[in-house]
Amino acid sequence: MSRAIKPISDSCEIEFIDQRKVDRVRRSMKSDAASVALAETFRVLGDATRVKIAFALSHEELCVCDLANLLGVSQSAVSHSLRTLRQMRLVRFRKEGKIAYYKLDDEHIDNLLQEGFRHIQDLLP
Amino acid sequence: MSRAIKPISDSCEIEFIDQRKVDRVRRSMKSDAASVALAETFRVLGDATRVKIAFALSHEELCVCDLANLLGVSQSAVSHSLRTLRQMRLVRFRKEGKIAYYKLDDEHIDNLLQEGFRHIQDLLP
DNA sequence: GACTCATATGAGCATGCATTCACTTATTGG
DNA sequence: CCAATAAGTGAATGCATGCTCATATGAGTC
Repeated sequence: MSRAIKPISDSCEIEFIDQRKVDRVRRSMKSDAASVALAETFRVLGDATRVKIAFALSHEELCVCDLANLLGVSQSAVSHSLRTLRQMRLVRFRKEGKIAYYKLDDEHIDNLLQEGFRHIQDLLP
Repeated sequence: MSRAIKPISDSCEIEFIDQRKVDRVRRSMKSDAASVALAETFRVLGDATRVKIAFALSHEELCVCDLANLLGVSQSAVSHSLRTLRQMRLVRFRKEGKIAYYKLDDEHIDNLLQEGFRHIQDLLP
């Protein structure tokens, strides 16, 4: 047995398949921070409840209570979700008395949702 | 002590704040299945490694080994990530001998990344 | 066939996360 | 002031998930 040693470097073996291509792509990559931030933005939208909230808010400014009723989830769950969306700057809100009205923060989010649904529709014909 | 009972209905109390508005939004909501599918798509992109992979593939068709070297992660991690991306139909691949060349599945994904980065750039000036 | 290389995969682990529950805060009407 | 109501929050919990390690598969080479 004792199947050879397999020195194992970091990732693959030692060499790139196509070093030039890799270098070219590397130069056009975004910064690590930007990629991490983008991933976080997507992660925040990577939950059905939050996508629904975002999509609803792309149509109308809504308060927490109405969102909860619209989506059929608890007010607390909506509030937690809104906080997550808020922290990543996907939504904004204003307060009118006790009521907090939320809406999308900028049009990029709306575009993301639209483009996303377009992709989905290509998959589910 | 014994702070009243608080009967607690489902979400908020009993009433909507603005029933008409809620109904209007409800009619323009996407199906539950579509929202769930969209959330899964976003979730798949909600990881820095996978965003980087997707972004790299939006520039060039690349093999697993080159991706691993480009991103500085293990081949196994890349392969696992690619499977996730593949399962959600975000990437496609062709095999040439032992080498698997991956690229984005459709242009919607590219648009999502671009629009996403545009949003990020508005946040980090 | 035996070996190497590129990739895929499964188990295991450690972390992360969405929801619920119980509670607090803030605002308004009586 | 006080009771009611809209929203926010922290802890607990149960489930998902990203990576590593080890191994498997499959193609090309000798």
